[in-house]
Amino acid sequence: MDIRTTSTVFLVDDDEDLRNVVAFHLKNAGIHVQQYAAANEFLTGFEPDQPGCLLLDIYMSGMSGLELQKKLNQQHIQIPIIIMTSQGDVPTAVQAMKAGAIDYIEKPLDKDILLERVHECLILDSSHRDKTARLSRYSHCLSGLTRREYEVMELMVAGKMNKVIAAELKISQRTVEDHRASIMDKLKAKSIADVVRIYLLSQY
Amino acid sequence: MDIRTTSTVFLVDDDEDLRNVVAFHLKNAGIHVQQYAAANEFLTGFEPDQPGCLLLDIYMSGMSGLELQKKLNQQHIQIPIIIMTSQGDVPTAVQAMKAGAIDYIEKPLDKDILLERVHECLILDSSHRDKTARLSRYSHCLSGLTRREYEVMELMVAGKMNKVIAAELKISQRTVEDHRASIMDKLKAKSIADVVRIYLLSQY
DNA sequence: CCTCGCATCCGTATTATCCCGGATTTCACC
DNA sequence: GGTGAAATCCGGGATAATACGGATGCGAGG
Repeated sequence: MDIRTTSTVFLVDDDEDLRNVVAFHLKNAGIHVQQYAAANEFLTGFEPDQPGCLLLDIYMSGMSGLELQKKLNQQHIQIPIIIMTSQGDVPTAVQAMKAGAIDYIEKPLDKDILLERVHECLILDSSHRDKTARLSRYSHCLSGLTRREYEVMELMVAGKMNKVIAAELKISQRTVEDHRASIMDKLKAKSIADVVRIYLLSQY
Repeated sequence: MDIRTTSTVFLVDDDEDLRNVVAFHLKNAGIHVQQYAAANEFLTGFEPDQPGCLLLDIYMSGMSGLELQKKLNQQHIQIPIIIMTSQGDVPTAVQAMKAGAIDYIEKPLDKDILLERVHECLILDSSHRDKTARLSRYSHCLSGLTRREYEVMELMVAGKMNKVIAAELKISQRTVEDHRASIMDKLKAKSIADVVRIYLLSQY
């Protein structure tokens, strides 16, 4: 699957001319582009499930690029960000990088460098999404467990024997075995090893 | 344990006056300091097991701060780095941050900010060392296993039963049980769950 | 009101694992 | 050429886990 057909570059800049130039180049390279004239516009219109990356001007009227970055961080939206800037000053650049920006490039933008960096970001986002998708599949299974089953699983993962679990939860060993069976069933696990793996991976 | 007594700030700058001023402030705050006039001097004299952080001037005669950073990355030395600079230019700052610098501060240095950032870095290094120490304790145990035991462990962790493992390795089930026992012994694991956990954590 | 899912319990039978103690081959190191 | 560790094998008995089949109380929702 070509990453260009599944991903979108979100271009946020209040300079319409620059947006058009950048969008032109990206589209020429076969990359989908969505434009926003302001940070706010992006925040409300953006769909976090859409893979892609963010090309963000740092100096904008209204919300600045740094503020937008901060809001995205607060909402745990992990889209890769490339900051664009005209008037480069070091503290701002450092702040943006510390806030997790992948790159920080100065205008005037070099078309080839931009394309290269965008491509890197799209790949990064894609592999990041793969990882989180795997994790969320596990946690989805885990959330299908009842409270009791979850308790039993925690003790199982801690390596305790059924009889010990029974004693600790003050239920019969036979009941523990029942829970264990339905845990394995729901998690589609074929062994205790699988359960431990799923449990550990879901805890990052 | 006070982090200031166990950690050292490595101060690398070819400006002796600045070194003295910075070292004075750090020592006043109770922090150990080791000075180096050049990147090379640091590279040869530095002991990676010593906890601490690196205060690094970026423009130096001989090896530059960026080059030193690169060498440390190549050697997988993960000490936190604060870059200091007089003539700030954005691309260099961005490059340093992308290479993993924790911070990038411009001269003239503000004493209080410097102390705060240094403190953050020392804490970061300390917690990082804790994590890697835990990991290496596990992988140390793992490296104590014989080839055969390691093979058996991999199959155990994959959730296979002893009889299946025996069939796959073409050895008797009883032998698998022996190996299993010595694996548990060497890893100080009390259950299969423990083994899986150690195995997974050692694989990051 | 009745159903359905959850949590609880039970016996029995089979299978797997763990622990006891002992034994052989091979290979490397002294 | 002996010593020792690794890898292999064995039997038997205790303990634990799994599977089959069935049962009760309880609370939420149609």
